[in-house]
Amino acid sequence: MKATRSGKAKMPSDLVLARTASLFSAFANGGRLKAVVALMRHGPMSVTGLIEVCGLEQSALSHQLRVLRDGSLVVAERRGKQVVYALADDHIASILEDGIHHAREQSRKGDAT
Amino acid sequence: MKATRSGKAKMPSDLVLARTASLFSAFANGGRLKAVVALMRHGPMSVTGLIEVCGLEQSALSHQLRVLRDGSLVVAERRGKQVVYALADDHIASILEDGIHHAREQSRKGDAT
DNA sequence: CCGTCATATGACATCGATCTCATATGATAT
DNA sequence: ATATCATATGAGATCGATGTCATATGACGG
Repeated sequence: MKATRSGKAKMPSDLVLARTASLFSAFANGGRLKAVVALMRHGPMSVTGLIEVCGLEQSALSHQLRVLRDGSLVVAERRGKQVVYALADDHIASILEDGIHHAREQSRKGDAT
Repeated sequence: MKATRSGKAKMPSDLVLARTASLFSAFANGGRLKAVVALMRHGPMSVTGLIEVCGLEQSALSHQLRVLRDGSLVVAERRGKQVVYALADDHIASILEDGIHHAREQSRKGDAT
């Protein structure tokens, strides 16, 4: 993965651009990110599990999970009393990892905020 | 680039997670995305050029460019009266293209919103 | 049926993002 | 020095995002 010369890329339609923006919006929050990363690490998890990992309140997390569902980043499945969440697809994980990687590089480059 | 098994990934620190969230935040807007895509297509451009391409008002675009600069997504260089913007690095373009690609796939899968 | 666990939802407050308008700054030419 | 072009900035309005509290729903055990 290196084919990233800046000079060339096809101009996406406004619709695609809007969808892209909302995809990234879904990633634009620490709590949501933490949840998605948790799903990447542990695989499918119940809400209760996510609450512990993310350190968010039940209601807050539930709202965030809704955002993730609406953005099709995750899928939910009932398992008795619980609801188990999982990543919607691997591309999601790929994009997030790429973002995390970039953030790490920035840190190493001394981009101290 | 395919190594996207969901099961394994290292848990990033909260700092990295926060940085990642703010990276994605910078991408979480149609106007900003349009500007970045323009820079990918045409290479470095002046603000005036970006105004035309993005269809934003001067002031609004300037504010957005500030967000992009603050997030280190783009860099600015004075060129006489003008200021020329360019992508900060190729990784930025890579991440964005990946996001656009995902958005396109979603559309094809009939994820009509 | 009732109580309880697990999760979702709605209303509301608050905080942040984005836009607009007016104005400031910086560079160049006259 | 002044005018003008190109861009940035600040203040304020408005809209959306996030969190909290209270309550609803859904599943299961007794």
